[in-house]
Amino acid sequence: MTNEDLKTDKQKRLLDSGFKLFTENGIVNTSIQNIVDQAKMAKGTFYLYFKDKYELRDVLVARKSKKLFTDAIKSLKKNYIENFEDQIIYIINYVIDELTKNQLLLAFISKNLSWGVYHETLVKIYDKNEPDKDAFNELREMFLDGIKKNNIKIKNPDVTLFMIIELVSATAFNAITYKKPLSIEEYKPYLYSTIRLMLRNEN
Amino acid sequence: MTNEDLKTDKQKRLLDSGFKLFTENGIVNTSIQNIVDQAKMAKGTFYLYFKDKYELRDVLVARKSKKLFTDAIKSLKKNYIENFEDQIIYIINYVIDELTKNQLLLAFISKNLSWGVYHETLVKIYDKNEPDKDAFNELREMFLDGIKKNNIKIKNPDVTLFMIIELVSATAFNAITYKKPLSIEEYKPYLYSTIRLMLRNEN
Amino acid sequence: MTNEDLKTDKQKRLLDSGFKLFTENGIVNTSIQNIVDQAKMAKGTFYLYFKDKYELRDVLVARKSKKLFTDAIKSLKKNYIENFEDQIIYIINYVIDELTKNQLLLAFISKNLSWGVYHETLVKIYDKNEPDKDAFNELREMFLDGIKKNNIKIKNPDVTLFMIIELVSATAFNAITYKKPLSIEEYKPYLYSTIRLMLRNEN
Amino acid sequence: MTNEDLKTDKQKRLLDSGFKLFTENGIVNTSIQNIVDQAKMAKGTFYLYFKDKYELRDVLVARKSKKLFTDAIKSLKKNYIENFEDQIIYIINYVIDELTKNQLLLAFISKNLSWGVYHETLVKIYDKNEPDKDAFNELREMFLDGIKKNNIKIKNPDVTLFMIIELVSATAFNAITYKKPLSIEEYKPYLYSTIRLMLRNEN
DNA sequence: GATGAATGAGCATTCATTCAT
DNA sequence: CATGAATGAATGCTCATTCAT
Repeated sequence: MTNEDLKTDKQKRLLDSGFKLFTENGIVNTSIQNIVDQAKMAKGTFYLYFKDKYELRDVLVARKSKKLFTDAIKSLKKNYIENFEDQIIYIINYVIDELTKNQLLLAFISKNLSWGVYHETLVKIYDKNEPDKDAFNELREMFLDGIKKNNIKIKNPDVTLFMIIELVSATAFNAITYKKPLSIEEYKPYLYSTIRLMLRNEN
Repeated sequence: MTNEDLKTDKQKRLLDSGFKLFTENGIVNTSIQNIVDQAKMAKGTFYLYFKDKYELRDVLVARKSKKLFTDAIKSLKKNYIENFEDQIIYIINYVIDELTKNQLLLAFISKNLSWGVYHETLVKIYDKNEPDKDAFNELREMFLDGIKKNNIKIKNPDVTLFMIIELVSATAFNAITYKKPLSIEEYKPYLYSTIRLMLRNEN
Repeated sequence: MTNEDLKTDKQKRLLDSGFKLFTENGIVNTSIQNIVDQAKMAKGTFYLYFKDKYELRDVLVARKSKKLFTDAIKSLKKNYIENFEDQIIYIINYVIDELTKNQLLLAFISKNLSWGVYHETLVKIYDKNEPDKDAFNELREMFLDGIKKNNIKIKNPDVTLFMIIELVSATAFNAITYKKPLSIEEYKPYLYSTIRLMLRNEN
Repeated sequence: MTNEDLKTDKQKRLLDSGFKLFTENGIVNTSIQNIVDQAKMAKGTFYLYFKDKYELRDVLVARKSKKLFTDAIKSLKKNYIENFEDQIIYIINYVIDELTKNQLLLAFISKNLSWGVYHETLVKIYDKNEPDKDAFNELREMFLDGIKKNNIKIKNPDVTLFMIIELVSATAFNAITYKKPLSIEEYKPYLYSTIRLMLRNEN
């Protein structure tokens, strides 16, 4: 086993332990000691890989959400959906379904992504000077591409994408987690109908 | 001064001190000691009025957001706006402007309301079994009333209101705080256009 | 027992424990935990009285050295020594004898007073704008007074006092602790002879 | 390059790095990691050359102070000063000037030499059973030689030298660093006058 | 009710040292 | 010789909570 493998192994174990504990008990209630105990290594080792537990969280959020979008796009490509609106709905539906299946992941991402890292990350999407930095970028490329190819008239596609993402994030969390105002399955038709509307709004 | 007054006075001082310190330094960085120092009373006294600082926060969030909506509706009533859509936009615009003026309040409410108390609170709006409990209820009454009186065809008004509120909360925070994807003033036309669309969507 | 007494009691116990542990094991090897264990109280209590162990040390150095000089002057006054030079020698001899008897105190004061607090303290002696601040001041008053009354011609008495104090501190520590170059008793004649010389040097 | 050279090279780099970091940040605030980073080598390598950072410090203090005295004596020899007292003053003045120019060195030597290694080192000067061990010895030889050749009547030259060295160390540090009671230049006349007095004191 | 001294569990972080490679 | 990943003991400090007055 090479040094490089060892390093990756430890880091991976820390990420896994962190994710398990963060989702189960929350970040505030998870100590470095908990994490290294779970990962079966010494406390000091943690600091060889992460500055503190918040850096671990940030890496985790970035990886988990990147995977979510990557998987969604991968799945889309397998399904040869022609219509642009349908493609967008497909992606959103895929992500919603994944998060419904894994509600600990949903809680983790929602809590930490949205009001912490998320805005820093998301903000970069709209910042044209920092392209290709994260998971959302591929989505954005796809979105802009689709609009162009389909000759869709939207004044500011970035703003539309922004509104769609935020609307989905905020409302899906409520619907999945609290089934309020409706269960996610009941809510989907309203959401998708609204999104189609937004995609047709030339502003 | 009666004992009752004293109790109210102390409680008020704790709320004021808590709000000042929470907005300035964040909740995590505010200790009970900080709060009672600011409120000029003894540490033990805190526990006569609140279980812990999170209970203080919850009361604060409820009061501050209630005030925001109450003020908005009060202001609306002074302005005799006839059109229903315009009324909704007026309220949203009022709240956005208030939060733009007071960004510490915005950060406080966003951070604590949305992903903590907020969902518990908001959820109650859509829970018809718990009416008249909070600030959002008056808004909801007004909303449902307007739809009825104006003979607007919306399949599930609660869902529409839910989507509007969530969309505004999530996107306005970004726009005000980070000016991403646009500054709040640049963003407003897109937002209001989308809301009008949603109000016309019969689903 | 009043609150004031209680407070003094805890503080006193911390001072006593700190002195015992500092002299026995050194400051670096003494932890807050050690101190509170010795003082039989909780760790947090330490922080009610001192910022950290260095503040405890500073208070200790100030108190111990103040006591040394105060005792010396008190003893001098009981002995009605007429001659000024003899008075100075008496004081120095008193302090040297005390430190010889209590070498832990000597080590503690030498190590911490000289290269830490000491210079801040000592420096104030020579700073006429900050009088009456510490233990050395009474000595200085006495010294200046004696020079005046005895019509001794010294160009800058503060400089002379400074040199005497530093010479005594530095050399007595060596002589007492290491008996190098001579034991303190063998060394005393040389030291006192030199001091008498300095007191007669008009510069 | 032989292995021996390599060893010397690494050791030299460690000494240089240690000196830089000790003087800039203090010993307590300098970690082994800092030292090897600065020296551009691996952590484990440190332990091939030094037991710990205190051994590194001791070597450093010995080398730096040896150099100071060696340079002073070398400079003296170039200047053909006849008079013995003048020679002594010349040396002291040389050292004071060097330390005034390089106050980081002064602080480092004062802090570590005087109240740690120094006394162990200095003590050896007066210990006739351990001659030729360090930098002070050449000085001592010169001192004893001068006294003999000039037929100076001093009862115990080692004691006189001891007092002079200690007086200079202690007071010059204060004068240079804090300008108390006087700046070093103002203080010099008093100091040198006193030293001349001591050299004439037959005891 | 009001006080604030006392508590002590709890945690992040550092760092000297080891040792397999 | 040289490396540097891994270790885990050690410790300063915070702070919510209690309770005797």
